[in-house]
Amino acid sequence: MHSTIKDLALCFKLILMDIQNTQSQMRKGVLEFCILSIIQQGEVYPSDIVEKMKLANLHILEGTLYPLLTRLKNAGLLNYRWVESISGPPRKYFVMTDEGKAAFGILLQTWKEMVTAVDQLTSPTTNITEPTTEVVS
Amino acid sequence: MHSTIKDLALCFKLILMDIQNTQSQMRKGVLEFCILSIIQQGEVYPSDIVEKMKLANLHILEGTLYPLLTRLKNAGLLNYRWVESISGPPRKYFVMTDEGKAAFGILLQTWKEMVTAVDQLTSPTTNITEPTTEVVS
DNA sequence: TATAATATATTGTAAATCAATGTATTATAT
DNA sequence: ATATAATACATTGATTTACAATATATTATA
Repeated sequence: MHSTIKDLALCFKLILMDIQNTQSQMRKGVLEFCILSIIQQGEVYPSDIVEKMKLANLHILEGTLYPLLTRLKNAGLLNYRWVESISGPPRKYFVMTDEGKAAFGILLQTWKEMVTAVDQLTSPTTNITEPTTEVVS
Repeated sequence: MHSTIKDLALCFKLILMDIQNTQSQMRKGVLEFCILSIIQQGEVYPSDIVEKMKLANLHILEGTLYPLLTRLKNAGLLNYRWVESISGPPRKYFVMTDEGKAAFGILLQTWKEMVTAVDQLTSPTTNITEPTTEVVS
């Protein structure tokens, strides 16, 4: 039970790592939902999505985005069309299908319900039920 | 371009699978945050956590929970103590460390910021910026 | 004594993100 | 005319993680 500076530094590092990990998990969880949300609001190509996500502090890399868009396209939620660019190679502009819009509606409801659930879990005032054995330290 | 009943059924199935997958991702993203939130509100043992999560419609399995608790304990956010039970084997009651409480405070802020960001992404009314090339079909 | 219920814990599999890299096209500088 | 830079789509390998199934141990009950 002798804490050296090294012990404290290690402890701090581990906690910081876990915080960053948990933050990362949170953001990952809503990636697909956010991307559908962005596309639902208008035709965009991948770099648009990366930029909009970055503005929302929800960074996504191309290695994540391209397979995801392909998956959503194969699932029937998205479609794309090629558009020539004046400053580089042609772009793949993505739009939502009718099925995609329907799916997004469901996911929007899921998101709202989850936020409500998490907020209730998080706020101690609503903790009416008392199933735990309260033991004072 | 001839849609049979089979085609439609496959299409529906794929969309349903993606919806469920996205819902699952959302829930996964907040698992660790919710578990910290539950423990922060009082001493609990794993089955308590499973039950509280189930009530919030955020199901978690034991195979997920035990490694997660071990990770949080090793990171210094949690501690536990054994408590004898009158109806089975002894239970591991988990409590938060001071470091854990500090970490939770940061994560709570992250959660709130993320909800704000996602809600803004989701609401089309705030879509003031117009970087996309609007092309009518 | 055997079975059921409770509780902690591990293992193997599948899915997803990330970092790094690859390929191709267009504009710009030399 | 050629080389470089910028833009854009795309893939690969490694790591992480949640899940399903299963294992181990303890207590109560039939």
